[in-house]
Amino acid sequence: MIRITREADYGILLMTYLAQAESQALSAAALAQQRHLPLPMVSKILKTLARAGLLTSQRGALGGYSLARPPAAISAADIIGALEGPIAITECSEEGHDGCCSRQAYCEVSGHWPRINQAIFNALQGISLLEMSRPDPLQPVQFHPLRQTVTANAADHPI
Amino acid sequence: MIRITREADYGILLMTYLAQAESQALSAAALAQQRHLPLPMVSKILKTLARAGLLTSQRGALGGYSLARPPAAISAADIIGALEGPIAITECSEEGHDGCCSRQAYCEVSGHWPRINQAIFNALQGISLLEMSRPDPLQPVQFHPLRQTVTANAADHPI
DNA sequence: TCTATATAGCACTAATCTAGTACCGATTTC
DNA sequence: GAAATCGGTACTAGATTAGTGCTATATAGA
Ligand code: FES
Ligand code: FES
Repeated sequence: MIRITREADYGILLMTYLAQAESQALSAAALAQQRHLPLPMVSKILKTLARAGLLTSQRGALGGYSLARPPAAISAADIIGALEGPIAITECSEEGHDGCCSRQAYCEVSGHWPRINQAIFNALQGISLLEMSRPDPLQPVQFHPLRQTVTANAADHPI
Repeated sequence: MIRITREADYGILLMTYLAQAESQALSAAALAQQRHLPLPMVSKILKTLARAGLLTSQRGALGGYSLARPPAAISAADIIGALEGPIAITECSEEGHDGCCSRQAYCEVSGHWPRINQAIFNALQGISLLEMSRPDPLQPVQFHPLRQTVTANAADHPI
């Protein structure tokens, strides 16, 4: 169902909390307690985010993590990308397989995968941590169709 | 890395092929051979797509599958949704858990997940099978940044 | 200096999910 | 009636994810 891993899920929960405490450094233990998440996971995730440059860490007593950039300058794509690697929706569009996939000779879609990835990346890039950390969104769970193809029926896809 | 399953991947490859043969019915075996994919998988995928109403099937000798709607009226979201269920990026935003997830009481992101899902859904909805089945896209593998947050660096995300 | 606190990094296990296969029944053409 | 082809379900092996554990390193304060 096009899902992100739980690590990335937790990552966003943690980042939103840090966005609210803006400059104050919070320890992994404190964050785990606030968000009611398992401490080892929280610890692992924060380490990864720090290595990716999204958080700055302070070791030792009274240490902890804080955002490396203002919340408006961090996007959902940044966080997910840091925790799951580059956003590539199919094996085909990943880099590193010598640049191309084994089915390429028989495939006419190949040029379109990057477009699809790009579309998703743009969608995630357009959502900032600042927006996500606002206590309540203006637009709740309501459905809001924008661009649809001809006969597609929104009710079939209860997001 | 936000990936779709291989089933959905194959599904798109098969649908694009069917889009090119438009009205002509093709058997699972023929499609598997053309796309060089394992027949049992192809068979399974086509069954699912038919049940979802995206394909019409004809049984018996000379039978096969053909598109139920014109390619312009089928989107990437339709295909992926049919093969992987509704597009829900996290456990939290799925329906059916009595409507809400266990972390809700301690979570301030909750209202934003639907927006994120919606963004991705719109991105996929905006790509039609007609576009995907064109032999070669106008815009190849080139990078094309649209909406970016402040300091995000496109080069960090080699889609 | 010593100790408590906290991150850094790596290795490991169990549970879950995916990919792929197999089988049997139903339907249509010849 | 025989051959082709779809319909549905159940099953297995492999890959991935979720979560844990341990040790080293750095900092603050007594
Ligand atoms: S699926 Fe890889 S080239 Fe088309
Ligand atoms: S993660 Fe489920 S309510 Fe926030």
